[in-house]
Parts: sequence; C-alpha cells; structure tokens
Amino acid sequence: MKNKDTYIEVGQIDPLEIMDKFGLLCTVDCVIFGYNQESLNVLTIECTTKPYVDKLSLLGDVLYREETTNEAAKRILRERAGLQNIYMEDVGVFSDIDRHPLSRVITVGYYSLVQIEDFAIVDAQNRHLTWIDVATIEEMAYDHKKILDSALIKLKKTIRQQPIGFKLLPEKFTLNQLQSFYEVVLGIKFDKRNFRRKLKSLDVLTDLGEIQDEVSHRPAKLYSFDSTAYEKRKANGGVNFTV
Amino acid sequence: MKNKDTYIEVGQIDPLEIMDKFGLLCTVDCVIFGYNQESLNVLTIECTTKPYVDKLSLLGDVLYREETTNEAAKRILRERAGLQNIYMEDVGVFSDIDRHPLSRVITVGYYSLVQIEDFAIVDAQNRHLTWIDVATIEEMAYDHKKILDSALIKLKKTIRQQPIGFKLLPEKFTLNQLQSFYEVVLGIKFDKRNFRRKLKSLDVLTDLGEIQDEVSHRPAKLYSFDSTAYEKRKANGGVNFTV
DNA sequence: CCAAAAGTGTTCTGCGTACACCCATGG
DNA sequence: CCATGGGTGTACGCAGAACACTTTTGG
Repeated sequence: MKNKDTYIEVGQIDPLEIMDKFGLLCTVDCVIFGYNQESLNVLTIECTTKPYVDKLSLLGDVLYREETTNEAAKRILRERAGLQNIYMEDVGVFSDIDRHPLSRVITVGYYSLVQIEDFAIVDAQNRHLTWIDVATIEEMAYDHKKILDSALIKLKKTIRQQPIGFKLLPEKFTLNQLQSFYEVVLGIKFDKRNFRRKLKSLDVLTDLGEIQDEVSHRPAKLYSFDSTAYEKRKANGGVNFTV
Repeated sequence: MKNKDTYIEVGQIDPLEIMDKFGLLCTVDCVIFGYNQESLNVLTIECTTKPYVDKLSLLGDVLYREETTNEAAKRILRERAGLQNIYMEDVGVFSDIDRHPLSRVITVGYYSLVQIEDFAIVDAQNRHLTWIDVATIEEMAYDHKKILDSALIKLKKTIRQQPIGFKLLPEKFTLNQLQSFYEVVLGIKFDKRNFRRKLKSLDVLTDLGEIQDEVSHRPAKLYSFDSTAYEKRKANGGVNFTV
C-alpha cells in the first residue's frame, strides 16, 4: 500500500491553520415540488448574484454552525416558504469547484412535496417567488438545474416504492386524482382498472363513504390515506408501489 | 409567507465575514468493503484523535479547496489504500453538530468494493490498518458506525439492482462462489437452482470452458463477467438483479 | 467406495398487463 | 336525452419460489 508523507488528518494540526487552508461554506438548497392537478411544479426565486441575476434559483441558505443540514432544510422551508412538517428527502452533495462564483461553496440538496392549493405564496421579499412547471425549465442559476434533475430522478424512484404520492393530494381524493398524479410525475399512463386493483390491494386507502359534489357528471367516491395501515405494512416487510 | 429580516444569502455580504461566521470543514470518509469468500469486511484504521484514540475509524481526509468530494474520495483510495479505478458510490452527508470533537466538521461518505486477495495491506504509517468483519463491529470513532451502517444499507439495495457483485470476486469464479457472495452480503440464503437459472438468464456470464483444479471433489465450471453484455443490457432498459 | 461439492427440471402461484362496456349525475 | 367522467372483470404470460436426486472428482 502506498503512503504519503504529506498526509493531513483533521485534528492533527492547529484548528486555525486548517480552517484557513480548508475551510469552506456549505449551503442547503431545497427543491420544493408542488402539484396542482395538472402539472408538477417547483418553487423558484429570482437570483440576485452575478452572473446569474434574474435566473431561476432554488430556495437555499448557508448552513449555520449550530444546525445539521436537515435542520437547515427545515429552517429554509419554514422561514422562507412558511412550510412546516412536510415530507423532505436528501438528494445528495453537489461540490463542483466553480459552482458558486464568489467562493468555494458546496451544497446539500433536499426535496419536498406540497399541494399548491394548500400554500398561498406571499412574496414578502419581492423576490418573485414563483411556481414553474418542471417540464418547461431549461436553465437555472448555479448548478440548480442539476440539483433539480437529481431531485426529480429520486422523486420518481421513491414514488414507486413508497406512497408519498398522498402528500401531494388533498386529504380527500378520488382514485382518478391519485392516478393522474402518478401519471404527471412519472410521465407515463396507467390502465385505470389495473391501477385501481393495485392500489386497493395495498390496503392503505380508506373509503370515506362520501362522494364529490358540484361536478356535472357522476360523482366519484372519496378516499383518504390510512397511514397507520401503511406503517403496519411497512413494518411487515415494505410496500411495493409499482403501478 | 413569512419573511425574515436577518435573512442572509451567500454572496450578498462580505465573503470574509461570511467565512468567519459560517465557514466549516468538510471531510470525505470511505467505507472500503472487502470480501474474502467468507465474510464481508471493512478496512479500518486506529483513530488518533481524542476522545476516540484506538477506536476503529474509516479512511478519510479533509476535502481540499480544489477538488470535488468525488475527487477527494478517489484521492483517499489511491493515496491511502493504493486502490485505483474501483467501484465507488456516494452514501450521503453526515452533519451532526458534535460529530467531530475539535471543530464543526461535516463529512460525505463513500463506499467501495474490493476483493481482499487483490489488495495487500502495507501499513506504512503503522496505523494498524485492518480488515474487520462488518458483522462483528459494534463501535467506531466519531459517527463512523453510522456511516458504515448507511453504506451497508445502500450496498444491499444496490447489489440487488446492479451486478456489482462481480467486483468483489476473482476474475474467474464459480457459480457457487457468486451465490455465496450474495448470501454473505445480504445475509440470506438462496435456492441453488433458482439462483443459477436467474443468473444465466441475465446473459452477463461467460462460460470460460475451464474448471477448478486442486479441489478434492468434483471441480466447478469457471465463469467470468461479460461487461459489454451487461452494458448493452443496461442500455436496453436496465437489469433486475433480484435473486 | 466414501466424502464433498457440482450440477440439473418441473410444478405452482401471484402479479403485471391487455382489453371494452355500463353507470350516475348535471344540464 | 346527452355529455362527461366514474366505475367494473377476465384471460394470458412471465417470473419467483419450492422442492430432491444424480454426477464427478480426490482420497
């Protein structure tokens, strides 16, 4: 095995010296997906840093010394989008050397899921906070497009294995709404009968015994997600959500 | 939406000031898995930092300013274990506030796979570099046990979807060796006939027309991994490696 | 000829997939 | 009564899972 005399390990040299040499900034960027019964969107803000002024950017902030990246992501969601207790998953580290124009900044990506209707945007900072259909986004500030793409890949993978889809629907929903959610996010069509059989066989839906009203056609039954049944199922060996 | 007057964005205030306030260290830690036909092991080193002196630690180093975390992981594998061009996958960020005793240090985990026979340990630093059976590890320095556990979970998941198992076997191997590798890593037993049928149906094995010698029983046929066939297969919609 | 590991086929079951028509409501 | 979306059942094919005996070699 090779050795290296210049080998440095954190803690073996003066902390001040090492910070001076290797200290860097870490940020957290949040991909906030919003679904509106038609399209999958992402919450964006206009960037104010050269050379990306006016380009679309994700909501992000620097990681504080006294918080984990998870806590930072929660803080960003809460302070900058008014979102609390929502689904959140790690997308990974992005550490390209020149990803930030002003200094060495690595970032940790997270993604979340919300229903757009539940979430009234108040653009207090006048920063042009906007939902953009992910299908139309071609370019973003920094490497945020790359983060978005990774988040989308992870969302698609996860959605097939866990019923997180319910997080993007109203509490009471119809089976067609559920199906159309999967179709929009995954970009594929499902057979109605097969979709329903599969979902019902999972035993995580509660038939509320209610129906839609104010629709000019046969009203659909309303369902809700039975999270205790799901947790039980998960404990007994997992959910296979392939549809 | 809530606003926050104290909101800070990287690039909007003096870079020196922000480094002073939010600068931190980032390290990369490598979980190097080694398989020896019997058990799954991980390469460890004795830690020299209080309060973890003599505890087991992963190979890691601080992230340099001019490299990505991927590059740092490659450097660690090369300089400290003599490993080059080996399989490597990201495990994620570990950012607990007190995970390092001397300062705020976040780390990015990676894992790799090697065959122990191919890799002669030269412990030039006299740091007690050792292969340890992962099944016997209960405690490690820092949060390295947590990183190891995450790496193991990811390895198990990945091994079922991609034929990375071949990276942990000699170039020529028998089907029983391959099966036993899967059994050791996943901790479950497979039916011999089903395993063989499944593997052969994947079309990624080359029958070398050779057999074992110097065994005191019927010699087994030797196979190698046909990586071009695998790449073709992957391109045409992926491999399902469930066994 | 014995020990030890190599090698081999069939059946059953469950799941994904393809496919077409009637139903309930509002206007 | 018509337009609109809601709702239902059957048949086929593939893949995973269960299961036991014969073969080849060295000692």
